[in-house]
Amino acid sequence: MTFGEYIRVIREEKQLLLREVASQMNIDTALLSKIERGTRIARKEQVEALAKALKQNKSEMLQYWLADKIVFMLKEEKNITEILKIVEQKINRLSKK
Amino acid sequence: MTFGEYIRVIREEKQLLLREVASQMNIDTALLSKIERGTRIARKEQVEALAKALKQNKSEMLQYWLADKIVFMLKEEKNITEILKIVEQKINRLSKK
DNA sequence: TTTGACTTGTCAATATTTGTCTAATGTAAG
DNA sequence: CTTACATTAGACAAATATTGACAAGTCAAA
Repeated sequence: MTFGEYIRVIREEKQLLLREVASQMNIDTALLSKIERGTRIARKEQVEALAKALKQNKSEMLQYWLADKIVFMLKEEKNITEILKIVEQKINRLSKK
Repeated sequence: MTFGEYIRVIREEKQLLLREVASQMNIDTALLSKIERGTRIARKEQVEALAKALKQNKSEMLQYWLADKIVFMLKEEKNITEILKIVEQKINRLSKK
């Protein structure tokens, strides 16, 4: 499930309209629509506003959002597993020091 | 070791000057200097040209470069491990389907 | 002090991202 | 069918970010 699908599910569960949520976020309805459909990437502040509007845990939502961006970066690559291993090694080294 | 440090080590092992490598890459020496020092991010084509100039395996070098970019995205975050787990789940789901 | 390697700061040109507007499409109710 | 409303698509200017180049700077060895 992509970030967009994820937030759409939540919005629909809460029976809120795009218009309502977008208004709370202070953005155009069309933009939120695009974010949900994955044709636009939300900015960090927008994710935060969205979490507030949907009464969700902000950092959890940010995690999904960031994970999505990383998946997007990797999508086209061949050796994704290898790349993620390198990332983990680097992260581990960062936290050790 | 960051991407910049990594390519600098290779360049120095081969006893090449910034000027020489940059020239082969068709970029300014100053720009290569910045890339090595991490104050500028190389573009994909530049990494490829660099691999050629240093006679390194292109896809391996691109892996280090991409990994570095991801680390950079994550550096400031709290729950990096959690985020990486989500990424892996998403990737696995992608490859299954 | 001169030379050569490298670094730094700045800047215009270029490219990308952003948000909004308008028009289109979809859909349920009357 | 018409109306009313929700959502989506496309196009655009404005805002931001990235890029490469240049000039001036530091530094170390000769």
